[in-house]
Amino acid sequence: MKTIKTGDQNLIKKINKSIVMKSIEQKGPISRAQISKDTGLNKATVSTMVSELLEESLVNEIGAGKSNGGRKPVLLYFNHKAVFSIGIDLGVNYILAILTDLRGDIVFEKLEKLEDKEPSIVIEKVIALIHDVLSHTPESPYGVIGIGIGVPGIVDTDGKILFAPNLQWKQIDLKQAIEEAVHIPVSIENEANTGCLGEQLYGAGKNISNLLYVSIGIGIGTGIIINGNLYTGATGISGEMGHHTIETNGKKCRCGNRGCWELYASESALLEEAMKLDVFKQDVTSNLDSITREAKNGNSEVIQLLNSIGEYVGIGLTNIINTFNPEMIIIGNRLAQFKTWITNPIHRTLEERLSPYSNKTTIEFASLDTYSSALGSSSIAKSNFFAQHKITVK
Amino acid sequence: MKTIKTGDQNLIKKINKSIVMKSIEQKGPISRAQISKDTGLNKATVSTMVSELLEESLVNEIGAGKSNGGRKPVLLYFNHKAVFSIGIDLGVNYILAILTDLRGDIVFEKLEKLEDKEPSIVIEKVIALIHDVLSHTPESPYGVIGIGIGVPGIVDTDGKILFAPNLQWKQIDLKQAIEEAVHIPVSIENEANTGCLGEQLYGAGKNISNLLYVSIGIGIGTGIIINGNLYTGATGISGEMGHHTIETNGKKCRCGNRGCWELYASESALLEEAMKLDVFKQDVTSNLDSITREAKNGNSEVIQLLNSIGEYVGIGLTNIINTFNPEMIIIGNRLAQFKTWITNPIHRTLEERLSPYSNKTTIEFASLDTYSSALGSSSIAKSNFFAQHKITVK
DNA sequence: TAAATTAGTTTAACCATTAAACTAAGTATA
DNA sequence: TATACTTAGTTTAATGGTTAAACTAATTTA
Repeated sequence: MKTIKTGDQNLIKKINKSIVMKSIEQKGPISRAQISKDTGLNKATVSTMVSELLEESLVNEIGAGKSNGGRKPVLLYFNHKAVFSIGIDLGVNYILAILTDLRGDIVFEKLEKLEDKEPSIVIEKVIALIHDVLSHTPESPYGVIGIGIGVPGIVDTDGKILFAPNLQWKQIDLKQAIEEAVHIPVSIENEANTGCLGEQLYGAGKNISNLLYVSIGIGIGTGIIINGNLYTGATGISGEMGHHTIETNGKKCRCGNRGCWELYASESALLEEAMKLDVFKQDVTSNLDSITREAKNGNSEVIQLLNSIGEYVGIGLTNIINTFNPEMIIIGNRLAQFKTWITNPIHRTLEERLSPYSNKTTIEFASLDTYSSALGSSSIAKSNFFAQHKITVK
Repeated sequence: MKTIKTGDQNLIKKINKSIVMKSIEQKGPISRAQISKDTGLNKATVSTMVSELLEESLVNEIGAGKSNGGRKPVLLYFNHKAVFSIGIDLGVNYILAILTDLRGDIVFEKLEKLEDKEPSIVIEKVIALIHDVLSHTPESPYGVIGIGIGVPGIVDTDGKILFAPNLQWKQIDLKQAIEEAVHIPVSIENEANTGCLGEQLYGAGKNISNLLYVSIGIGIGTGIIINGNLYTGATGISGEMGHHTIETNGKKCRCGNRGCWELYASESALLEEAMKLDVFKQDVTSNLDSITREAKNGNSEVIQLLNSIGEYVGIGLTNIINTFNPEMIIIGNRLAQFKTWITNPIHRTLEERLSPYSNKTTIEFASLDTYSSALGSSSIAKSNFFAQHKITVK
């Protein structure tokens, strides 16, 4: 029989210290007195926690505030530059590496093209990028405490990449390979999950605790946040909603299923249909940029196509809303750039298809541009650092 | 600013007391020494908790066990008859009320037909049933501590029934009506959610913490258990997966959507298609029993129909697995009685449609017969009782 | 019969939170 | 300017939870 997680004084302290820290992080500059009022913790408790946080360099005293009719408060603020982490967005034809502080501010970034997708070559590139980022890290109390990597594929709970179709990778233990090379803890997650975390922490989904992030690129992946936590399923591979059947006898999909949503509503679907249009017929290099250009020029065929894609997106979102009843859905990745043309068809479809009892979900587009996944990845590294009691309580 | 839930000694005690209680409930008869070894809690702590539980009549000493080479252990066991709760399954044409003890054993039950669905009449019937059950409750330390009701409709987080299509109810505050009449706490939940809880606690899903329950009756509803807890969405109305679009331009559904799963895979779909068959053409009263009869007789048309329904069930389950990657899916409610004929088509469909990386989900059928929902309902009442610190810690 | 072993309780120490008392440093006012 | 009042933050003593160690109790083993 295994030992169960029981309660002890350490647990109390961890909980309360974390509350104090979050208070300063979110509402700083703030005084000890105010924290006590806000949280219900006793002034003495707050003082104890704050002095520990000061010692750990996670919090600084920034000087005196304005008096409210008595002694001036000492204002505390969170030291965002105490800890750094690296976030990597491993795309199908690029690698983006960023260095972030605790606020999610990007301190350094580097983007590389990816041509050869051979695992060993990609891994070398990632390691080189990491070394580059490390050499650009400012002096700080803790330095770089972890690396998070978002990948376009199915990742199990141990961080192994089971299958990344667009990289043609199978069974790659990226985590181990990189940890061996750089000796910093590495976490691997699916790109939709990292994007979801990024948007929830720093983007359109701030402070939303029941949230779905729909990453529409070559395929469609989804990140699920339930009660504030990322849900990854029993074996880490939930959120494959791109493979929802929306046409029972529809096109055959690479995944084995038929009529998958992503066959009708993704970047691939858009490109495939675009190739059939007169405007693009000659243009073999037809890509998203030329579609945007034509849409901006008012090409009605193209606008009609985007309208149709938007409707298909709406059908899938209807399924998601009926399933999760979330507060918000965020649409991210490359299809989000067509926001102007797909917003209306999406809303129209939802209006048509949703039951009147389930229409409270807000639909947003990702607000972090191309950084959603990298930011979310770096946040995972931070969470792991703080979870592993490395700071709280000796 | 609201006060946050902070940590204090009370919290520790609550956690540890609950661990001790669960230990006795699940592994009793068990000694204090064994609990200490199993949980990692100190012997002294266990002794303290046990003496409180004894005082509260939740635990009894059952006598001495066999010596293991020293003093004989005193065996403790959980007093399942300390607390009773009522579970009610409010169906479309019946009401089932049960009285259960803490183990989920049914001590008394009563089933009534429901003809007039007028809310006030139904509420009267429910209240009468409750009084009947109350009069059959054995003497016990705590008596009946709550009533849970599972209803075939959309219920918000306050327990108000927003819409129950098959009862033709809208905006009915069942909770308030019944609490006023009987002065016992009442909880209302959707029937799929209560069925889900019932199966997870006492049925096919025992100890499974990532679980979907698919209730297939007139429509299809789903209960979602994530990390051991029921997930009900931002406003309490998640799990409407019966309204997943599986045919983009399919039949129009009452919910406003098109091609909803439940139009192809529910009891209604089965009955509708059955009516077209020669065997049933004359038989206006054609119902599930006659379909079972014909299937047992080997009527190939009927078996073919059930096969087709099974395939459609499989399509929806594929969607669910791709979404949630659950450990288990349990199929319940009336369609489950066709297990013999739909099991193979379901598995065949999953085999065909699931990606090789996502096929670890076990498919089970409900094992509590017609009691899933009533048992789950009564369990909600118990959970609320224990959660409301009514017992743990003064 | 004595030693060893296991079960359960008691004791004393530890430590996190907290109310209350206290120090510190300001404002308001007469 | 002196005094009263307010607010901020620390110190102190009390409370109450867990725990290691010592203890009592009861049984097996040699």
